Amino acid sequence: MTTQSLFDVLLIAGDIDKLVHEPARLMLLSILYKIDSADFVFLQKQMGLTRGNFSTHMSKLEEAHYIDVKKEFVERKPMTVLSITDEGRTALEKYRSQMKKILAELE
Amino acid sequence: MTTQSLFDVLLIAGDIDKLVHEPARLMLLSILYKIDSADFVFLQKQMGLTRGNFSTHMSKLEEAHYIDVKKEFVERKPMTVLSITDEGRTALEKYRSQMKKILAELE
DNA sequence: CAAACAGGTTTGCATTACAAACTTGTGTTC
DNA sequence: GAACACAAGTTTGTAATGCAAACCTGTTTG
Repeated sequence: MTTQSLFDVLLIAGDIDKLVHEPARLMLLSILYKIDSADFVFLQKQMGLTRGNFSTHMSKLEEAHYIDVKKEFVERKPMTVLSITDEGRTALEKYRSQMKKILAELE
Repeated sequence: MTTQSLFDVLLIAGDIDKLVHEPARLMLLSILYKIDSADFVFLQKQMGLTRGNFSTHMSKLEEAHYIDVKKEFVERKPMTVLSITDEGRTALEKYRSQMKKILAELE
């Protein structure tokens, strides 16, 4: 392997989607990738984030259309349900493929 | 695979070393991991960063002792040489192993 | 000697991640 | 039925970050 090809691969890093890259959002998006949808309180507690922090990450992913957010009432309590969109899936798959290339360079 | 083990793995994301995780620094550290050492101007140009930006990333890695920075004069010009430390290698290896686990969860 | 240049560093600014405080609606207690 | 606690989120305030423009220091060139 030449030094030049090393650079070529690592330059991918500059193209990384930072919305996906942030650890809390990567975690959230990955969970939804696997289980499709879940509610706010469940996710927030499992992930060990404060409600405020979780809420802002959720909003960012929603604005990017990576997830859908639906608010319902269940037993008269509000419940916010998050689910991943096709766009979200695509973004995560792209991210995964980019990161794999970068990490492979370190073998 | 259970939903619980999914969470167990993804909680790793909360433990990610953000000093390594930032794309520009991940790129820089990865390059040094492979080629051991190189100079400021060469790296900055290859990576396509401004000098200012490169300089601050370099300083952060230096403060963390992930790289060593040596300033010499070559042909009467200042030259700054960066090299990875053992601590830097270890941090990158740990990061790589953590990210691989997270990405593997998405298979 | 002035002006351009090379190699970095510092400063200023816009963005971000985070938690504390706030809001809104539901049950509970007296 | 008024006051109070509670659950589910959102908004706000703040400290930290990433970035490039401006700055500094020494060297070469006209």
